[in-house]
Amino acid sequence: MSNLTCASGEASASSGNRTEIGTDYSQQYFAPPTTQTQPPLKKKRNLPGNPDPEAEVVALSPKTLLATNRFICEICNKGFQRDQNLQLHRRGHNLPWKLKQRTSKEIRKKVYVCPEVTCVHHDPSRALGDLTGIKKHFCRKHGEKKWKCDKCSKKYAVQSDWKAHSKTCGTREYRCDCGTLFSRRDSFITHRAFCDALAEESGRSVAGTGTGIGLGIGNSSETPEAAHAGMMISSASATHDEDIFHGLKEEQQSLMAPWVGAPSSSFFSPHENPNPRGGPTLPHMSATALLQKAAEMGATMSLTRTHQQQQQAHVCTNAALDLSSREDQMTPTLLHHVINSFSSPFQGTSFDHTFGGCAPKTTTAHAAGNNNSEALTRDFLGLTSLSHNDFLNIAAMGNCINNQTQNPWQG
DNA sequence: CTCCAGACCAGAGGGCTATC
DNA sequence: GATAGCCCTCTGGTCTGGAG
Repeated sequence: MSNLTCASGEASASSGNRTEIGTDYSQQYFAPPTTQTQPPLKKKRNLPGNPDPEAEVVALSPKTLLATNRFICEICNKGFQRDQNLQLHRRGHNLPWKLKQRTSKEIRKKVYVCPEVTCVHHDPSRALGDLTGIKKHFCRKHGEKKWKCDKCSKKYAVQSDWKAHSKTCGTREYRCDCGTLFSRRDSFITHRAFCDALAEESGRSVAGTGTGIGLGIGNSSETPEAAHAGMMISSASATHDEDIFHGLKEEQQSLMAPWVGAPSSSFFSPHENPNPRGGPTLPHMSATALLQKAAEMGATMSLTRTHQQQQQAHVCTNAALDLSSREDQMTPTLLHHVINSFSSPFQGTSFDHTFGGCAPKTTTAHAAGNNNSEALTRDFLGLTSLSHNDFLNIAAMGNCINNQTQNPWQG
């Protein structure tokens, strides 16, 4: 505290002093505004290490720069952040005290030099303009770098620098062939493992009868990569929520019945389309809303399905099955066709017949009226990440669908 | 006189951004 | 990308005025 100038009796800074000082300081370099109508010019930042020659040069010790309560009471050794606080504290010890006087004319700019003699900012001509700056500088250049990035192991001495770095570290994009973007290389590699496996499964399915659910939300002529693009959206959900949302919207577009506004596709046969090209006569519900409603209805689904069906129903087919069995004839009608569109090779058969009992078991319990409807809906929409098993299950379900045309084992 | 809530004030910490 | 300047908010010690 020996070289501190804070208690030197100079003008006390009033509220907003830093702003005022900054303004005064800038006015040394800029002519005062001539008109009041001019928009305020953006104050040009002072060049680093280019201090005001009139400013008082303050040399703080390294200890002081790293200290928090640097104003210590010599009686009780209590530390204070401000000299004024210390002075007022001294009153309690019946010691002489002196509060700073508020005489604005004594306000004098301070500049701070780095105590490290080898540092360029040790020279008063290269002193830094504010206390925060010199503290950050000293900590960055001469302090211990105790903040380490867990992604790239880069170390920082200033926590804010570390936080700023952490925000951007690993933001480089890795793009999969399916179009999914990843910020982390490890995530990308993991995804590619799924993606490749899925493409292989998809290829087998396509080689069979055609489109499998989840693999071919689009029409069956799509490439394997494009065919499972929608699923890849799910796989990326943990790291790219916005992309997911965007992708989901696209998926919704593809899910949306053509008469709702989606481009024409082979999803719906004219036979099945209850409202072909007739414009949006149905209530305008998003696919999300439709599917959520489907899930809600699934919670109260009828008990007409057999126990076997319930055991074998898949997470993806759960909501869809429920849809087709709804007594509600408004939305479910649309939903029924939407869901049936997934099974375009089976147009003309009910969704129950198409998917009922064909899917492999999953870890998701499918008890009627269970509380998983929301989660199921989210999974169905790809709002939650699908596990590897989910991918394989869906892929296997595609095969199952294909096989079912030859083996309709539902009674 | 004591207690308490609000005000005052400046440092600390962090974020943003211009500059190198 | 690193560094440093600027600005903002939060925090903590103390003062102040009103109520009991």
